[in-house]
Amino acid sequence: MPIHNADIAAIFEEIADLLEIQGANPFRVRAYRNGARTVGEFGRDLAILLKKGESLPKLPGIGTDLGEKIREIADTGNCAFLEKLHRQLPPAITELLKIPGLGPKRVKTLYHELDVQTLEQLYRAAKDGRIRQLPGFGDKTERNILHGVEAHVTRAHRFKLAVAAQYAEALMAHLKKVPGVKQVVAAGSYRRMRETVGDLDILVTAEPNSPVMQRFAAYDEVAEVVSGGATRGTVILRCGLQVDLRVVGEESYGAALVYFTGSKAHNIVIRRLGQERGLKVNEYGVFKGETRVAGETEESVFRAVGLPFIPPELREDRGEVEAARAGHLPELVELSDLKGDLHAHTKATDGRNTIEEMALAAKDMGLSYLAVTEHSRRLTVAHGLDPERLLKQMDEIDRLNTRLDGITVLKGIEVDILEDGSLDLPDAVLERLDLVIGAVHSKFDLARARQTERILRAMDHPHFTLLAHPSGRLLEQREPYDVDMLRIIRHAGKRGCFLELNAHPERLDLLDTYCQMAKQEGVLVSINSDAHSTLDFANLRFGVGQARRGWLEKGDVLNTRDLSALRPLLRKTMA
DNA sequence: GCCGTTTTCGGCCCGACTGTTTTCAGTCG
Repeated sequence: MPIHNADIAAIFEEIADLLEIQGANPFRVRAYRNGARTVGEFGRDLAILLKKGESLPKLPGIGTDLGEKIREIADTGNCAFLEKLHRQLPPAITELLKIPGLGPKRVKTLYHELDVQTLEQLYRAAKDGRIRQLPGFGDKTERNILHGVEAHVTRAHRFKLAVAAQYAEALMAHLKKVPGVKQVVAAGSYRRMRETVGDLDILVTAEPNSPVMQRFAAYDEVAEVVSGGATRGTVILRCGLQVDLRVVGEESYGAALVYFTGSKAHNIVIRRLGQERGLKVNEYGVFKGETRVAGETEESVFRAVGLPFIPPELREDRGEVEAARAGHLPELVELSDLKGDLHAHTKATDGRNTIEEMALAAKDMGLSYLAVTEHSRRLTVAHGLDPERLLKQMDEIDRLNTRLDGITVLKGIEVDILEDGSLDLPDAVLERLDLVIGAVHSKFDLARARQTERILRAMDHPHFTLLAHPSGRLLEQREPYDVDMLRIIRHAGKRGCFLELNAHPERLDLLDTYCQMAKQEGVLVSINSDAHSTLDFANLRFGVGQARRGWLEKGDVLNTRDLSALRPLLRKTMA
């Protein structure tokens, strides 16, 4: 069985959990967590790279010890140290840490005093009233545990960005109406535009006596108030989304926004930079002794620690601080840079609107070209086009273009890449199109080598221009198929092809780390809506967010070009 | 366990809220 970076990361996380329960040195625990994050985010599979005989790349936070463990896991699929820990503590015990309010200390107590090893045993112990008798535990803690276990079983874990956005925007509108409230902003992973968010962090600046906390708790979508202090409150909405609200004074707005935007790893780096300069950085400001030296704006906070403003999407501790220090921060692509959209469907297949309706909606978004790219015949569930229907649609587009003003419709197709890498429509038809998007819609479970070859072969086709949703993942639904993305990206470069960043909220595919890889390899990425209705063009902003997380600049994105500059790029020059 | 243009040893980010406590540990973000 192939070992992926996620598997290595999971082992490191589990080691960290178990060490923490054992009461190990907290910095040692952190070292494992940092290692898990670094490995999990690394763009190339370490196990494969090692198998090929390459040496382990120098990764931050991975020293000799963790490096050895990576080699061991890549080699054997196991980690002797983790197995040793499993002999000392029951394996399922780390599940208990997922219950809110239970941390390593309490889990350790529950295990030693009540022999609680599993969620079921925890639930039973709480039901039986045994937990409240333990020192440091009480009635309320026991009730919270009971509740926590029940909620853990039923609650959805993370929310797709676009879904969270709907709840966030409604809640923020509610908070803006509260007397005394000045600014309301969603921070956290939402502001960093992560593909999914675990909870919402809302930051508010308000006058001292503003009833914002009370009104927050009284919001009509609130199902449960978890906690509520003077400056910090937590609720769960009916949809299951947790929302944390923080209230600070205006003088602290920037510092609080930096702090609550995170990521945690980024914040740690910022604080350490502050420390080196004799400054204390917290959510209220940047302080030299008792004196506040910055904090009103984010710019002032970054400046105080010697950095230019770092866009939220980059704040992941993936080299952004080093780049900022060196003056090499990218100028990230913006929604307004997009000149067109190269992937959309209409009523002819599984879309809901006509070509003209789609074109006009795209024009309303400020775009000047739109490619209509229906599914091909193999995708019968979507009523995919055969050559005859496609030719008819091309005529229709020609006629429409003579009438349209300010927007040009391009003739395209989202053609299925068949199992052997051939395309689902004959060359004679494909060559008449402006662009050919290739997509994998079947046989997701091919072995890595075959799946990769399949896509490389498709790219060799003389008319293939753009690879749709390159990993094939559907958030919270379907894992990506197993491919060697670096080879695909390099092959795209050689063959004059491009990669799509599909902005559909369930896809957001190309992933951010692969965007960075494409940029490094000089392969352009096209941010496309994959719109199936006129409303879907709004999703482009999520695609742009993902692209920004992937460090892409305007020049790295194919469809920031005018149509005149785009057309020659679509005519691929074959080696 | 990692890391080092002051260091190979001695550091490693910081504050709010809860519950169980009479002054604070544990958890969380």
